[in-house]
Amino acid sequence: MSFDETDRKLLKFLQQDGKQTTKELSHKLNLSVTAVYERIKKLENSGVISKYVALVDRGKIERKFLVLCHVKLTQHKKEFVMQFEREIMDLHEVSECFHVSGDYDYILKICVKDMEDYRNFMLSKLTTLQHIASTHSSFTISEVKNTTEIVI
Amino acid sequence: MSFDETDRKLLKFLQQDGKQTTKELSHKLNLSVTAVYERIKKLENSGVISKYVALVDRGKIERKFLVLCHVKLTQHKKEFVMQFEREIMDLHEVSECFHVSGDYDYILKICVKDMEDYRNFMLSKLTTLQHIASTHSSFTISEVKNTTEIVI
DNA sequence: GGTGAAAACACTCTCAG
DNA sequence: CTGAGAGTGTTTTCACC
Repeated sequence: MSFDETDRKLLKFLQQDGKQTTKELSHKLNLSVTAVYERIKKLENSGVISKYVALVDRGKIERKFLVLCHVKLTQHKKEFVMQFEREIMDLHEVSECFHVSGDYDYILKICVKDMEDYRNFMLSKLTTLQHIASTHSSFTISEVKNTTEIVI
Repeated sequence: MSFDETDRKLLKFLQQDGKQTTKELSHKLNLSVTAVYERIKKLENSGVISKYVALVDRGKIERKFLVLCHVKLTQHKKEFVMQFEREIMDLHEVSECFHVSGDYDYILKICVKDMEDYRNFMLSKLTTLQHIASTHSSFTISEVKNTTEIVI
């Protein structure tokens, strides 16, 4: 799919506020409501806009502590890899998990309440998984930037 | 703020689909439209729901290549730290940047089109920043899990 | 806490041009 | 792409449990 300048602006606005009405957007884009409506539908139907979500402030729900954890597996047999990934899917503390190249096999983003909570998560969940050789945790001191928006 | 089971379910539903109508939600929660409406307003006004956004599929907009980059600074004087963080804010390829403890000072999530694009980003943007001692890039082979939802 | 109803308003979606 | 219309959902208030 290709985008013109209007599509790019539209995606920018919707990534910043997914609940704007087509009417509001039509003013910002100097277009008719119908034209905006059809552009949005095109972006939704083509899958460029995958979904609309509410974002929750982690600070207000006792989940302010963010940790990036690097994991190395003991072996890289398909069976082990598949099992590890299946188990990670079920850990709700893990919001992201990427299989990466380099010194570690996986990098996980984990959000919990505090250090004590993280200790419990490590001891009773993460390190009980099979085939983990080592982990290395990086504790977040501050969030310099944290956005879901992709500039097109 | 405290949540009961209904609030937790409501947050779960809205984190999965932020555009559901209060009517739909009232069915799922076995509540009246008014009751759901008031609970949502409470969550929005208290800041638990920080915003609603459209999520874009990176694969459909030529930004499929995801890199986690570890950065070490030469010095940790307040002035240097502040300048680095200010500069990172302006790099649109960087969607996340966390100041972390451990071997590195920062971990960045960078999304670009491909390896060539990443090379350009490194050479002409990231490594031109002041006070960077070293960088270490982890290329994403696969996204095992990548969600904005926080299980409450 | 919750319900149901009413009224005013705004938006979504389709269609003819 | 535009403008208009029908249908639907939102938002608020109200009396009430």
